[in-house]
Amino acid sequence: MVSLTKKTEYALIAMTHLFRRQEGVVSAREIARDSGVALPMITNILKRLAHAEFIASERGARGGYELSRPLEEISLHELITAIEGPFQFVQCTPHGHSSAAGTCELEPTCPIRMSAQRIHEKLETFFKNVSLAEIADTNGTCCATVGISAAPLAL
Amino acid sequence: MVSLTKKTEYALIAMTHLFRRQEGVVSAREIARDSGVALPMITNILKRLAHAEFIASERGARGGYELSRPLEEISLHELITAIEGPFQFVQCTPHGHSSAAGTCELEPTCPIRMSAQRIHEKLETFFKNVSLAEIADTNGTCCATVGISAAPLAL
DNA sequence: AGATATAGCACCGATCTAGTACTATATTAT
DNA sequence: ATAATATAGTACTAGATCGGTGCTATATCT
Repeated sequence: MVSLTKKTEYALIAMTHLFRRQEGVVSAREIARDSGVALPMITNILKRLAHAEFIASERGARGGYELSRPLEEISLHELITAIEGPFQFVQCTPHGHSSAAGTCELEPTCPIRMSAQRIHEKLETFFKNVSLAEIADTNGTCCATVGISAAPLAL
Repeated sequence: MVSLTKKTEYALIAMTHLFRRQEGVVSAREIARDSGVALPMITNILKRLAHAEFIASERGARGGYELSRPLEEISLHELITAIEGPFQFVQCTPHGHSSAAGTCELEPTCPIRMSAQRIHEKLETFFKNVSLAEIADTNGTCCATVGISAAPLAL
């Protein structure tokens, strides 16, 4: 299936929650209660987000999490990569390297390699241009000005 | 992971193969031999493509497959849907319905619903605007003129 | 009749996803 | 001190999905 995993969706929800109440730290318990996501689940996600240094943690009673970087600076691409691993829309293009040798066993006879590569890059660019701030902002126009570039690129 | 499945990649390879040799029908055996994809696998994919009526089949000796529609008229979105099922980038937006009630248990409190919806639509539009002809054409500039619309849409 | 080729299932192992649990550690409040 | 709270790290499980294969039936050509 072509979709974000639920973990990424939960991560976006958590980041959005932290974004909207920026006074002090927020506990996993509160995020779970307010968002409806199960506590063990959101806890797991928050640990990953902290590990990736998107958020900072304070341990102990009255502890919790807060954003450690402005959401404007974090792209959806970064978040997906942190939660789900390398962005790899076509499997013959590992780790987003544009012109790497690749590990696909069908190379170099693969008839769609070039096209697949191009689509991969377009999508990657798109996700890099969507910031979490756009997603978190209720009144914003998420990715309104972000597009998969319409400029022709020579194959 | 955010990726096409291998089955979709194989489907693209098969469609491309049929596109490039348009004289008569081509057997699964030949496609398997030329593409390097295992015969049982490509056979399975071809059956799905035939079932979706992207290709027409001729049974019996000297049988095979041929395109039943011009590739220009088939979008990547159609192919993905036929092979992988409904395009569903965010799971709270089932079956691509823009304003449906949805089945997500987090609604209506989900803080990222609107943004997720918008990203979903942008991607869906993108995939609908990429034709298989662009992908199959060796010298073409796949999705060169296709973009995720940059026009602001009011939330 | 035999060879070839698709149609339609049904199946299997490996991997991934979603979700949970447990122990250790750090901080606050009493 | 000690209890309560909260994160860190890790490991685990059930179920779904993915990649791939196999089998029987049917259709067509030689």
